[in-house]
Amino acid sequence: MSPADALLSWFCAHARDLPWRGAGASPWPVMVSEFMLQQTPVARVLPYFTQWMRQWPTPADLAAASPADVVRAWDTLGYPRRALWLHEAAATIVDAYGGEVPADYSALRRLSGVGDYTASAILAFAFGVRIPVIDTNVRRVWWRWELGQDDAAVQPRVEHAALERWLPADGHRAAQVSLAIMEFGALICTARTPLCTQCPIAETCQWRERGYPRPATRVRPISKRYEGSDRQARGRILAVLRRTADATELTAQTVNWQDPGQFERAVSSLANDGLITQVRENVWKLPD
DNA sequence: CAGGCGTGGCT
DNA sequence: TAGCCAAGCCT
Repeated sequence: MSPADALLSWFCAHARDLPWRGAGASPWPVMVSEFMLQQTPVARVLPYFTQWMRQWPTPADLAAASPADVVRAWDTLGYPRRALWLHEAAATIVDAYGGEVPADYSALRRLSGVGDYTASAILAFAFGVRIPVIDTNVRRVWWRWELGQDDAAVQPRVEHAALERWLPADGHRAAQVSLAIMEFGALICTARTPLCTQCPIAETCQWRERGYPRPATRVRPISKRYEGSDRQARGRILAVLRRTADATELTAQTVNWQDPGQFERAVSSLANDGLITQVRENVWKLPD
């Protein structure tokens, strides 16, 4: 049995029932879910997705909303620029594609917030196009199973070609295989503590064959501390504006931020991102 | 293209 | 507990 077939039958038995999948899945819900799922766990997305689709069932509905409403609805889902990107993408879909999510890679890539992964995911999951969908899960599964290592520097084209070989000829079945690999990576072949005793493709796994080697110690401990970071400052400022309906006085003092210089940088970057709009000196609001 | 971008759960 | 990790994207 090929790894794709094995993962597919595992998926049939263990797939989570998620609202953006299955018979009810149409392009717009798929697109909304993919935006929300960027760097964000499924469990955290679920309630936001449900509420969001209830509030804005179509691209036209979302396009008609104000950025302020959109940012408030995004709440603490994280990376709030995604909310603006989705809003802008909805407007483009209405203006340029008659309100329908385009089934075309180049058109999708031109939408704000849509990169290679998201474009591929929409094509595969919403339209049944046979195209590899390569996210962090798929990449990790492939690295381990075929290359026998937990980390690798592989050219995107090589990766793409290799994973295309996993896909059956039929586009809808190929999409199911991609979903299966992603689900498998999310639930079994996880980054930190993989559940190899439950693995349906262990027999042919090169990583297992080699004794589960871990990547060499990183050259740099790149991760920065969140506490006291610019990101935390941005988050603090936006949190204040989300819960105030009108224009609000924003100073380092009013948002309880220690470093005034850092506070100013955070305000400037938020404004630069279009997440906040200045009303007058020290007074800001979410954009109309 | 390396770095910046939220938030919260888990080990 | 402090760091790792989570369906990436943009500049």
